[in-house]
Amino acid sequence: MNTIENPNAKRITLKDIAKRLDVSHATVSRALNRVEDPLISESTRARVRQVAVEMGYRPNHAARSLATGRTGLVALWLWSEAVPNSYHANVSQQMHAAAQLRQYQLLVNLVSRKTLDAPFNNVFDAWHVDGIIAHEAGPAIQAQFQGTPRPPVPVVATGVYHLLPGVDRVYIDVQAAAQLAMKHLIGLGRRRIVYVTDDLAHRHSEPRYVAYNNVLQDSGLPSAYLDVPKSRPAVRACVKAYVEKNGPPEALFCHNDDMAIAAYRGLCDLGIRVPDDVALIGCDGIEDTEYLEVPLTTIAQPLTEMCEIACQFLEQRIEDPTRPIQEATLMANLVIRSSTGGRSP
Amino acid sequence: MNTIENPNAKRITLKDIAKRLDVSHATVSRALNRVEDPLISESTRARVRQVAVEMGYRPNHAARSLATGRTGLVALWLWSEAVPNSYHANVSQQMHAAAQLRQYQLLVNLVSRKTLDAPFNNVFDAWHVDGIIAHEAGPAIQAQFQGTPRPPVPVVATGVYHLLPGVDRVYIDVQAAAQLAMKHLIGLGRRRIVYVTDDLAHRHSEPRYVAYNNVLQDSGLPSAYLDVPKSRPAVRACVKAYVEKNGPPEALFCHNDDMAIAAYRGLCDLGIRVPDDVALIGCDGIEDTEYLEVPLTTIAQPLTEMCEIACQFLEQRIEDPTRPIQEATLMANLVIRSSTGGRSP
DNA sequence: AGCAACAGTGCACACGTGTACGGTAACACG
DNA sequence: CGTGTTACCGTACACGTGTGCACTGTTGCT
Repeated sequence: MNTIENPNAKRITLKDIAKRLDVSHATVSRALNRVEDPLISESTRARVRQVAVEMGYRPNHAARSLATGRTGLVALWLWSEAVPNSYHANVSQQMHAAAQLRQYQLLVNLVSRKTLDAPFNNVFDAWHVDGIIAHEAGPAIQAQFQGTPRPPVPVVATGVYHLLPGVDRVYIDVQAAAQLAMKHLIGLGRRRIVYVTDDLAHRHSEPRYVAYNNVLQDSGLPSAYLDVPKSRPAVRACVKAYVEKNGPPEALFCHNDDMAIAAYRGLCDLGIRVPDDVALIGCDGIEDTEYLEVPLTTIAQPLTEMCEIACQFLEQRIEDPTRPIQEATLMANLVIRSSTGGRSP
Repeated sequence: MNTIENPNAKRITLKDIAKRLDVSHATVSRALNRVEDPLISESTRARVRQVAVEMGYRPNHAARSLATGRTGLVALWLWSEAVPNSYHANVSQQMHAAAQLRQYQLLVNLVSRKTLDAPFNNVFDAWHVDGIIAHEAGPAIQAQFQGTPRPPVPVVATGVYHLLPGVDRVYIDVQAAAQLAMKHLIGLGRRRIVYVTDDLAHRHSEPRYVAYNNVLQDSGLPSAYLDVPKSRPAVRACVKAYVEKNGPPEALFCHNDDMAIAAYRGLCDLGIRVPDDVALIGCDGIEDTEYLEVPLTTIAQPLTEMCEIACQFLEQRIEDPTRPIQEATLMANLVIRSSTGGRSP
């Protein structure tokens, strides 16, 4: 069990170790950091190491940053509007773990759609992060480094959006799974399928949306959209209003699980049964979907791998900013559960 | 719209501004930082400010930390086991916001129950945080600074546990609300009420647990406990097993909402109706409870206030480490919903 | 013995910022 | 004109670490 050190007892520095061993602080620094370089004899290296442990030496990150020009900090860009969604809590947690493995400390940087610039000042500039992982940032982050051909600080884009040139990206291919999902619905005899999303105007090139449209078009079926606000109560209300006005569709294809859960409530409020009357499908693969009254069919995303690879890409680019751009594609999985079960007669 | 600065174009420092204005960097530093001190004439202060903006100056945190001895970093202690629970995602988000308001950057430090020391090394020591906010840490964090009368680095304890001497704390009083909840259940005619929790052995002094016991004892009713693992599937299975063995109780009092949701599924699996057969109550007040098929009665915690006050306490202690210990108590609210509705005949 | 080669180490500076202290004008007053 | 006062500002050092270069001592070779 280690204890928090007492700051009244002045923190141990390289100099303290040096004085104790009657060597220079340079020697101590080399002994501790340059693990492989044969600049230091093995015997003194061992002595330094031992004393460092004895005295409880902890390197001072601020000083090290100043000397090396690296902070060891990585910022995670997230839309603050998306935080209540537990999908993003997962991303944050997994990313923390992956970063920690590589000795990076993650700074979560919540970006509001309304005040795009303020948080940017706070974290990216003020803390001089070594790199940025931008999750689902879309074109918004690109606008931040307009003018320069490449982003000045290493950026890795993650998630479904990947329209960013000049940036490493870890892409989750939802389109294939979404296509399967649509065929699955149609195979069950559903024809009036409504696409439910917020931000409808910005979805044109979004893979889920594209898959939805393509499959319907190929099958000669009509498309219909329901644009909803971000909060669950609002989604619930919107779905109710829609159904009351237009009658129940045969299926709802929801942009994410959070919406699907809210939509489910809206349907229940009207006494509509899932999947008997309306089939329901979400996207993300959050845990709650499994614990819904009617377990939810969803498109599960491989978040752990995404975070792992994103950190790897970032580390490599920090090491060598001139290396060629990398892109990884991870496939999402269609998970079929009861919410798209067969229709009862 | 501000852009990420280009690091190839060397970052602007105080010296650059000084050279441009033909003054010393000390003057620039004073002009920018000491807002009130009359050491600098208003005219030069204005000139410095303007040029700083023009050149896009951003202070270097590493250098500042080195000079001032403060990092501006605050660590948030969280049990990593608790992260999947969306209650903790809320805590994390709210705390971020509250910290940002006070110019602190939050480092989330996930502590595993199994490897208590490893993360401690990583964040608290390595990053020289100015303070720590320990949420639901319990005695675990106390063990970290054993020997010293006070923790060497400012610590604020938050949440329900508050048995930490020598530490500022923001206490959420769940006991009163839990007592109300129990009386509510008994008032509805429920007698066999089972307490569901993980970590049963460690709950003796826990307010929810105490309230449960006290009220039952006062009413001359029997108590019964169900000790469950942490994951939702496990809770679901445990509840099923319990009911199959002992028959359904009249109510389940769950240690948190996450368990309540899982317990609800377990009951459904057996065809048991809530609230008709079994009443169900949780604790935390997470959003999902409202969106359960049967909206869940719960004990809602005032998280936003808690985070706000915690950051305030921390800031004050950082300013003056010798000030007297502060404690704030926030009341939790019993939110009655359908899951404890009346019993149908 | 003389010299080269080399391993191991210390010296000195740099990173960017904050601040105690000393210095320099300008100005007022005797 | 000399002295004291005030208002500003610059000089110099400190924070803790990393690293190029110079330096020392030892070894090996002729």
